[in-house]
Parts: sequence; C-alpha cells; structure tokens
Amino acid sequence: MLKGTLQTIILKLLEDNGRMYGYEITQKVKEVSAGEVMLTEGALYPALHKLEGEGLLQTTSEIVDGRARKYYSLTPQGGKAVTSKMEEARAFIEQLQNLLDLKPAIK
Amino acid sequence: MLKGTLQTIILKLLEDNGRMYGYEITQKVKEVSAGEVMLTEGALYPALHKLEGEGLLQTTSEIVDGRARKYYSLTPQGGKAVTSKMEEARAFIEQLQNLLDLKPAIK
DNA sequence: TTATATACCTAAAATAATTAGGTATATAAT
DNA sequence: ATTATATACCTAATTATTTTAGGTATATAA
Repeated sequence: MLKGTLQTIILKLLEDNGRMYGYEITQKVKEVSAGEVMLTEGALYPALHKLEGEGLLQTTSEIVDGRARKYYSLTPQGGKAVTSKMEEARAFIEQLQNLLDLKPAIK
Repeated sequence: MLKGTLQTIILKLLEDNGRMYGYEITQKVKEVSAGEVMLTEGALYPALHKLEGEGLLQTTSEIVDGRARKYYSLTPQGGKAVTSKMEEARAFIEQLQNLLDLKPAIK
C-alpha cells in the first residue's frame, strides 16, 4: 500500500523522533493513519536493514522489560538523505495530483 | 517514478479523453507533468494489456497516416473501476501527506 | 541518407511488497 | 495452569511492478 515511499516515511519519522525501534514504527504509522495504514513487518525490517546497509541509519540494541529492542537513528548521511527524499516525495505527490486531476490545473 | 499508480492514471486519462492510443498517453503524461514524468513504453504497454485482460479496457485498431494505432477506451466495468481507483488514490495521497507531515495535523 | 518523430511491442533484470511463516518474552484472561 | 494477546525481532518464497534495453516499422524533416 505504501509503494516506494516507505524509505522516506521511515527517514522522516526518525528525523522527527530522534530514535525509534521497529515495532514502535509500525505502531506510529498505525496511529498517524488512524488505523488505515498497516505497515507490515515483512516490508519494514528489510527496509530498515537496507537503509542501515546504505549508511543512512545506525542502531543500538537494548533490553527493555526483558525484551530486546533495536533502536534506529539517522546517521549524518541519513540526515542529508531526508531532505532530498522529502523533496522528491513532495514533487511526486504534486505530479500525481496533476495527473489525477486532483489539483486545479493552470489553464 | 509512478510506482503503483500507473493503472489509475491510465484509467483516469481514458475517462477524461474518451479514447487514446499508447503513444498519445505517453505524450499526454509528459505534457501534463511539464516534462517531469516520462512514462516509458516498457511500463505502459504491459499495463494496458493487463487492464485489457481484466476487462477494464477495450481496443480498436486503425491505420492513420500509414501507421497502426491501437485505441483504448473504458469498458462499462472499467468505468466503475475508475471511481474506486480514484477514491483509493485520494486516500493514499492523503495518508502519505499525513505520514510525511506535509499536511497540518489535527492536534 | 541519416536523424527524428511516430507507433507498436517484448524480455531480462532489478526493486519492492505481500504473504506466510518462525522465535521469544511479558502480561492479561480463562 | 493454560491460552490469548501484545510486544519484539527476523526471514524466505512468491507476486507485482518498473526499469532497462532492446526489436520492428512508417513518415517526415534535415
């Protein structure tokens, strides 16, 4: 349902919240979308691992209440990536609205 | 660059324009997006054939100026599909804006 | 006669997401 | 006690979609 924008969403959430762990991200997406967007773990974890592999995210592991948690946060490189990814997303949404005629065109 | 919304764009263009042929669709997308979105034929033709196979589109072939053209138009089923696909797209864009914080949230 | 525009198409590869699992601990309910 | 739910991580096979990179052919402008 997210189609190619998952990375941007993850980076943006981490920019806003400092650090988050996987499960927390799924819950945040659910909350922000009023239960309409369910970010599945099969999509999330591979995406997190990819972003980490690209050097955009870094991790720290902790045990909280007897359970393992892996916190993700932006690297300096990740910080730069958010800016460009957000600009891309903005442009993408705008073009989509143009093409779907969801935005009044300049005639 | 279109990521999953190509079908909706095709259906919407055909709803608005009655009938169009493949090349015409690529040029229309280019025009509407001011040259920023290039709908490649490798994406377009498989999508058109899939929609036709699903019974949402029908075709008529003509020779114009010595060149073959294949016009696509909505079937009655396709007409219904546009409505629901557009609603999906609207909801998708809205959630994307929420998640990317591109829309003021109701706090 | 070469390049560009028009017009159709496909197939291999890459990318991404869904589906459907698996492991494990804590806590609330039966 | 035991079962269900919530928390928390993960992967692998399949499916879906797009990109890349071709191929064919006609009309027209350089």
